[in-house]
Amino acid sequence: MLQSKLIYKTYKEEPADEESRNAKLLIRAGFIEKVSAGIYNFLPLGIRVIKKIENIIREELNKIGCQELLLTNLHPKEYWEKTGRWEKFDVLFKTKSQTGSEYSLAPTHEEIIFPLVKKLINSYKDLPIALYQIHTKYRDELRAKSGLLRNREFIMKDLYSFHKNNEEVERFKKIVDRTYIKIFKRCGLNAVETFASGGTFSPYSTEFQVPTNAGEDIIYYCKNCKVAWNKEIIEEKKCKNCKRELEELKSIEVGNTFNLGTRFSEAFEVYFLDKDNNRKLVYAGCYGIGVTRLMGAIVEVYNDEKGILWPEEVAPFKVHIILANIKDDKKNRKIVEIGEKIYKNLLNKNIEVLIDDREDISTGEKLVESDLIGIPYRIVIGENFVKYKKIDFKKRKDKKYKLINIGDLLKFIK
RNA sequence: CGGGGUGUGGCCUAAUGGUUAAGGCGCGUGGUUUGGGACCACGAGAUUGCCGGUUCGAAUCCGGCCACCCCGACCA
Repeated sequence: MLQSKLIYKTYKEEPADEESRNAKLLIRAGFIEKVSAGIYNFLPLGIRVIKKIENIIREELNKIGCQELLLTNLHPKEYWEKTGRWEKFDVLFKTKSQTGSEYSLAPTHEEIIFPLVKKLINSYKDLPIALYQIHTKYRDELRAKSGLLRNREFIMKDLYSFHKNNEEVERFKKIVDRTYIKIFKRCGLNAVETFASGGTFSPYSTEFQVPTNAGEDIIYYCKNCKVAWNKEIIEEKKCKNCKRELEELKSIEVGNTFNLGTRFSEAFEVYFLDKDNNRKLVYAGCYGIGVTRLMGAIVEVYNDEKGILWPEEVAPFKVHIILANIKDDKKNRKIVEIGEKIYKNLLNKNIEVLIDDREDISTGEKLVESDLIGIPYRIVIGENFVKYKKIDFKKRKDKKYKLINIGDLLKFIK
């Protein structure tokens, strides 16, 4: 991508109406724009990160046999009345059609997927199945806050699995738990598997918590066992496995996994026939990852005074090439030439690269903006190329650049 | 929903109740620049959140509403 063509805008000043680090940086760097409290637009840079996260999730879920679909976000009232949640679900956005039909904007999709799965399942031979989507969710939060961490509209991956019995749900849930750890790892985060309450619809759940001071949850973490307990269920501050003292940490919940049992199958009468021709209720689990929240959490963990430091797999681009603008026209042409050569070379190797080809911008401004945007690898082509035929290579997290030969570049970004 | 705070060009800010609301960033034009958000000149851009009140006169005082931020409550 040529930076001269990229549609974005960065800001020197922090927005006055944002306190959280993730919101300040994502707005300043041109990834998102605020529309209202808890409601954001995602700009070209921002959607690239979202897509990266989504595709990591897709890859890992597909590996364990999950299949993607897309469910409606307009939920007729009757579906939610069947589970009693039309009244009970306190953050439900409700809306009316011109003819008076009532709907909710989807805050979660059990009410839609259980009736769907009912049509797909007849026999034990049809089980188990696991379906997921990556879609927008709406929750009428009384207090949206902290940039992307608690929104009224957000993107979520929600996975639902359907099984013959409870043991099968538990077994699958463990597989999802392991997969979640992998997904978060690929996003650069060490999420902690955390035991938590299941809310209204499950006796317990597993949360995936990212320790950071920006978090609104409090967990008690065992360094030895690498697991934690949510504050809401903790009894004594000792690890249940190894009895060691637990560490209190603030954290962000980026995912959760629930065993739903038969609760929704009962509400929507989702049955299957077993080998002995007995009609039985389907057992189910549900598993969520807050995609946009995850993006916010990544920024909370990876930033410095200059800007964002995107982990490699979720960065909007992998390499940022900066063409230094120098006085001499002849030298400048050389720089542009070699820059374009490297650019095309990297593209041919399927490496995503942003090249700052703007001619009317000072090198200083390019560098500052580059740090703010936070692409993991940066190459500057300037005086050092003219003098020594070398390019400057620097990781975003490094303090100093090193001079390298152009031919060696690929060794450094692998 | 309770408490606290804040609303001024796109962004960040300034302005004892007193001319035509000031500056910086950004933007446009021209020029000088170009290794860490450079400089000069000219220019475009505002019903000071909304409604009402007090006053000769309101960005400024008063009332109501709205929005945003923070703390709390809530959070499948």
